[in-house]
Amino acid sequence: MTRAPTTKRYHHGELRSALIAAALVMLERDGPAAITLRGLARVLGVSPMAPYHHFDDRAALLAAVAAAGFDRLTQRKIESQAQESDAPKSSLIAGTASYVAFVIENPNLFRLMLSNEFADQHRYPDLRRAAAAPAGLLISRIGDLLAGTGQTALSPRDCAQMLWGFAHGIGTLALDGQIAPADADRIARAGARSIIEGWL
Amino acid sequence: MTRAPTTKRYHHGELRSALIAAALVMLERDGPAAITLRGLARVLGVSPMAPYHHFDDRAALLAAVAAAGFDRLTQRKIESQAQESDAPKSSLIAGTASYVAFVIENPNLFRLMLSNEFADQHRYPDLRRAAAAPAGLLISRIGDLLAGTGQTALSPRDCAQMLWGFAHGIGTLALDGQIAPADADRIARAGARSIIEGWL
DNA sequence: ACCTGAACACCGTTCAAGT
DNA sequence: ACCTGAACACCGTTCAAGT
Repeated sequence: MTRAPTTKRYHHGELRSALIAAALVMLERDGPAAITLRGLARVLGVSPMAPYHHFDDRAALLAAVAAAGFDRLTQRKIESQAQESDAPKSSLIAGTASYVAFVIENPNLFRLMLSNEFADQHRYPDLRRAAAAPAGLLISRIGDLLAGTGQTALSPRDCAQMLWGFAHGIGTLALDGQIAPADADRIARAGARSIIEGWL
Repeated sequence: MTRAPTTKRYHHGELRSALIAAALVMLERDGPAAITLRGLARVLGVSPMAPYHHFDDRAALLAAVAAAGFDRLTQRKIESQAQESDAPKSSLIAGTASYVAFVIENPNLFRLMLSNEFADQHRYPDLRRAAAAPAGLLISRIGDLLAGTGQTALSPRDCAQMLWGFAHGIGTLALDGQIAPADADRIARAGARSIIEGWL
């Protein structure tokens, strides 16, 4: 059941990152409720109270895990944008589908990311920053697309929220089994196309 | 802190509904983690173990609360559809905005409804049914709209998932503070319009 | 600086028992 | 049928202490 305690020692903040890494594994395997400060300490072979030297409380650890999830998403978006030199429109459609795929591949992580009862504005600035990064990439991409068109009713930011929100929702419905995973990609692309064409 | 125990007695399933009602209050006030079988028993003035006679475990209670949330949403949709005799298109746009408003008004309830690590397909059929009801209403509404058009690429079900997913996502982003509540309504309407026009 | 150990109040869950 | 009470293993959190 519980893994044999490691004999490894942790120094200089290594324990902090080890806690986050172990929590990510636990999260995807057993759900958010399985993330436990004592349980993590057990798995890593340190005393039950050791995690408290790196996180104020359980909520702070969860916030860090969620931030790691947003970082992962940002990384993925950066990579895919680099290798695409498509037209902006089809690039945005592909990005929507890619976001939905991320959600389906990381269900529990995604749920933690968006269940941020933890991110109550003031308390976790790192999480806020990490969560805003993907939106920033999207906004600049959309700015490119809209530059040159006469569009003024909607700002790039409005458009980004519209498209991001759509991807968010399709992913969530797919997680809940309301949309079959096989249909999610098709619906995501068709919807993204309609939304984008509505801007122009 | 803890409310004074009630002297009331519960019979014939009254305790079951009292537990759900109390959980809904707790949920919106203090978040999902505050929903506790022992805590509910305390508030209702029964023994700590009494809830176990009505729910197999904590997850079953949460599933019932989530189902109550979907029922509330269905009720709201039925009422608003009854008083609207608008054109189907503007009715669908209004419905999207109304869904987003529901999310913003019931943040914790909504999060519980969609965080259904509890609804693992087989275990909570009542929750599944309740969750499917709003979609059913939407699908028939869209069927009316599409009847008569030559549209065949997307089924009413596909269209419903597209629009529902969009509302879902905009609501979620508004909860997370990524969209200002004041902007959510405008973005929801503009996006819904684009999506619907994409079908036609 | 980083980790340990004891202690406290709380929870979910099981079981045997009451009416 | 419905509720109670004792018991167990677990958690989050605080505090004093070690190196």
